[in-house]
Amino acid sequence: MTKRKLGAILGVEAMALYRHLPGKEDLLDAVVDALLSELDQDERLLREPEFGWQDFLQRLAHGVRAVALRHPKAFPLVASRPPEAPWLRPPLRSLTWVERFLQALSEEGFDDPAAAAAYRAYTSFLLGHLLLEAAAHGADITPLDVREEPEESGGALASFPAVRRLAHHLAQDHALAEFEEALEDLLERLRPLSRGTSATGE
Amino acid sequence: MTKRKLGAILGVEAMALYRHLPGKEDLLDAVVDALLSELDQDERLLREPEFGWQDFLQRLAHGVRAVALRHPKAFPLVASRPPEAPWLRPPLRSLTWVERFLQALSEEGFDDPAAAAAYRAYTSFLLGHLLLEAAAHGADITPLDVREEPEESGGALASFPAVRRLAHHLAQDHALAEFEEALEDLLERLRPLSRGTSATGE
DNA sequence: ACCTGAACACCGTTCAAGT
DNA sequence: ACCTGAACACCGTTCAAGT
Repeated sequence: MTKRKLGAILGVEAMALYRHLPGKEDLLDAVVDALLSELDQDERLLREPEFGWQDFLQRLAHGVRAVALRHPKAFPLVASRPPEAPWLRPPLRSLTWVERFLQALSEEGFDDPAAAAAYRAYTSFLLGHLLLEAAAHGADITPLDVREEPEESGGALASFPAVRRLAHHLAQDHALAEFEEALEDLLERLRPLSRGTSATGE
Repeated sequence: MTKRKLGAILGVEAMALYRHLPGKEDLLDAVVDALLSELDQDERLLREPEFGWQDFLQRLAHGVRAVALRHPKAFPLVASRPPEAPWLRPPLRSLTWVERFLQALSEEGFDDPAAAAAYRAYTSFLLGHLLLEAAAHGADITPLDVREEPEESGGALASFPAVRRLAHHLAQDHALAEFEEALEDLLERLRPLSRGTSATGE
């Protein structure tokens, strides 16, 4: 559902879009760029000076999370669109932000291999958490609902007693607290890298 | 590129596929099921008895990673296909494996909220790491190559000095070591949950 | 400079017809 | 039971033509 429908939404006859964008791929890439650009207007990342790399990574993480939650349907594009280079990792896949990330860490004691390793660990963390949180918010469907068959014996979950018993807990949303705990833990894991002792053997 | 092309590959005239599968969505779901089913034949997960929940989670993680690396092009489907229930999280999205996961943890001291929290943390970890590692292996394109313009002054990376300086390190592959380190760290983070002291306030 | 309308190639799907 | 071929609805894209 695109191009012709999008044209209809814009009140234009759809093929007029080719005057502005070369094709559909470019349109999707433009959406990704637009999402990442929202970071530039995030108050968290502009307002005050930064207090060390941990403060920077924390604010950046919450900024990216805010983008993902504002656009849960579009956010998967950030992960699925082929990046400009193989070493640009979603969701931090714009050269602008990778530059800021690496420079911030370099200025604070990370040597080159350590800064690169931190980038990889940080992107892995963000992608896993935000993709799943966005999916939870953007889901249109809710089959296999827990509230079915409350005390029946035969059902879809009949042969999965643990799942059935924990279904209520599994459906619960502690996304923010868990995001912050995992982030805290990641920062702690990166701490040794901030004093030039690169863990890699190169 | 599907249905008609797939038919051609199978030597059949393509519309014959409707005798076997209701539609394209079901075909993609079947691919996802096939990938997850490979876990059932993983030696790591069958051979010997398990030594505690950490051993189990470690072997399961490496099993899922092996699937992702065997099928880097197909693995993103595991993340993008809508799951059967909103609380089933990629990549551990089959009821069978969620059941095994929850039962293994429940048997070893995790109370119900703790087991559910561990499932969420574990899936976030796996998804982030494996999606990015699979993307690195399945990439068909490699534009913006680093080896271009080795000492030119104007170029795509001219305004990104840190990226340019670290490009070599960013392109380097320490996937296995970083996967194991992050996994080790996650297990350490889950350890307090294994003694019934649920961290959530419910 | 910007939009329209018809046309083309391609896809997923349906269905009457074959064997 | 399984496959084929034509057909339909829909999509991305192109292009000659409008204003």
